[in-house]
Amino acid sequence: MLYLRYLVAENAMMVWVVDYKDLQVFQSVATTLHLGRVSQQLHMSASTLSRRLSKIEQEVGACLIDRGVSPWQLTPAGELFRQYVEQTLSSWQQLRRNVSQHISDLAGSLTLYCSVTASYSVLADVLSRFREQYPRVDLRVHTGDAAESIARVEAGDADVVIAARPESLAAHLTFKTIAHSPLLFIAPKSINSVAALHHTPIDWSQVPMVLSEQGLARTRVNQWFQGQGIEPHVYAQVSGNEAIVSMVALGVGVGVVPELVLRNSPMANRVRIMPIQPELEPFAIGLCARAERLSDPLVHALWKTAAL
Amino acid sequence: MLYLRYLVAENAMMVWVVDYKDLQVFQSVATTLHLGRVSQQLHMSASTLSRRLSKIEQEVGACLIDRGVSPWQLTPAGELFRQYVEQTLSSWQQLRRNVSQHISDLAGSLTLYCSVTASYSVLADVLSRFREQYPRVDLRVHTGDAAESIARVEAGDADVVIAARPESLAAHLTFKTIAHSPLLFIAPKSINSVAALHHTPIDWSQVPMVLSEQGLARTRVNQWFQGQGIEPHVYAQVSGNEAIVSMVALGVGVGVVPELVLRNSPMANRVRIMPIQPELEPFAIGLCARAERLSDPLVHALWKTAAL
DNA sequence: CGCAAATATAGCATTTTACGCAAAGCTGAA
DNA sequence: TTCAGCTTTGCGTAAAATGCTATATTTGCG
Repeated sequence: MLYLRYLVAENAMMVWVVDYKDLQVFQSVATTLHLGRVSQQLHMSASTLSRRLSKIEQEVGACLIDRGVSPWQLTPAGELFRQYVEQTLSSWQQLRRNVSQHISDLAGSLTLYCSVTASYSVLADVLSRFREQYPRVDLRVHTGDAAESIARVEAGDADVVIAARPESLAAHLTFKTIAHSPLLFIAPKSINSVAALHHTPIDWSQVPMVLSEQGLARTRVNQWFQGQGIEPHVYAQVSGNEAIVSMVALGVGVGVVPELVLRNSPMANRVRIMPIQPELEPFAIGLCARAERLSDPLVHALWKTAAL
Repeated sequence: MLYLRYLVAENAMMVWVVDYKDLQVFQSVATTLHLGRVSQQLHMSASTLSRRLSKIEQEVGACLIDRGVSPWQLTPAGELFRQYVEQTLSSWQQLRRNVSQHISDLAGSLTLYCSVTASYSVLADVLSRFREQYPRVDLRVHTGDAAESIARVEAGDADVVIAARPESLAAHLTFKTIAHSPLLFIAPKSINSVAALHHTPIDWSQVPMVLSEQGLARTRVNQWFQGQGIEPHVYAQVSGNEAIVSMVALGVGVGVVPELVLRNSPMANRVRIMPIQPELEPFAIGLCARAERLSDPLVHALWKTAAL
């Protein structure tokens, strides 16, 4: 006769990898008691389902389903687990309800100002996420010239603006970057329209440039030309990045615009991006507000939401 | 002014991938409120931990931790979630206790009979697993000749036997395969000791064979020789596979034994395995019991345990 | 104001895990 | 005993998680 002396640690194989999906799976199985049907119902192959059940049983530490009979039957442990799953899942949903309830308690109104440039790419993201979590906050969004944005926050016309980060930021303002957009040189699609581009290397003094009248983009371009030791031939100075794309498309000359402006421009397919080295320093797009406004729960909430 | 019309489905991004590990992680973080310390404590890199927290927040649908202060602080939603986690984890452990309680309630005694051959490989597996789940069951294991095993179940001397599956199984017996072991031809290490093996192809009529007196192994060997149209030269008939290995090791002739007997034989390094084609049909090792005994909860439990 | 420490994120290589398909194994019924 | 349907397993591939490193932020503290 053989005497046993196997000692098995209680939680030896526990890895705590059961997730809520597993619980849902088990719930379906416990209801349907038929692997094939459940696998169809849950759009997963029978093998996946089978393995998932095994994993669960291993984690729970007991055989949960008596597969020896048809239809399947829950073992006593399985029945216990079924009840547990029911309770746990409902408790999880309950939590989510509570949380979203809690969250959506925030109410009030928030005024945003957004440069047209910025509105193209970032606005939708920021707003949809915020809207999801705080449906009861009344959002008012104004769009306008980028140059105005900082003034708007300072004046208090807007709680938050979405704009490119200015070269220098006043001390009482806070900025949160949420995206970057490179500054691109663009030329007409038909290179013939700007004869000077035919030379290699390009003789920039002969290239008619279409640039922003002022603002960050212009600053960056000036810095770039200066760094190259070049005196550009500025053909036209425009207010508003959108117009630059149009003018370039018409063959007037070469322009510089943020990538996201170009991406959203109806003229985008009528210009081409020039591979320029070194690249211009990209724009940082983000949120800007007066520092003291961050204590406002709504502003704070928006700030956090955008962070994700 | 821009009016919003974003409709965000309530559970849009839910993928239900939060597992218990995540809950543990959050619990640690909620207690320690310090990423670095927790990452050490839990043996994971800071980046992993950070990502994991983000995932959790996304699943819960709210920002749970205010990272803007030091030390961190739970948001209201975070506090809610912390309580939830506490409750859920304890409930999970409770379930496991209940289940193992439930499981280990099974008590009584079970008598196993096990052929020496089978005991080498399978017994430990089967028993340790069973022992883990049903610690209160008193297991009595007898070992003995394989040929006797079927008789033992039929007589009721053993509730279950572990043995090779016989060629034909009486109707009132059930068998559950849990392992396979190939049947191997073995020859002495020094080939010189059996001169007939020097020819190619082997002239089997000249090779002295050491075979089981009877039993499954013998049947298989007979079938094999018959299939080859060969009349073997049976030099010795032995009872018990173990003895065959010894005799072959001594240079008496060529034998046939299950792989697992060979693996566990102290003589294993004094014989060599012959690459024989076609291979003999392997043994099926498993559990055997009288069909009606399966209704006994203990037997049933053993049956299920062995299945995993 | 800026510096130092802590935290977050991106990119990458590597390991782990999950999945589906096909093949093998098992169960129940003819 | 054999057959058909249901399950499980083997295996190659796809997806996800993780650690590391580098970099950008952010907080706390002079």
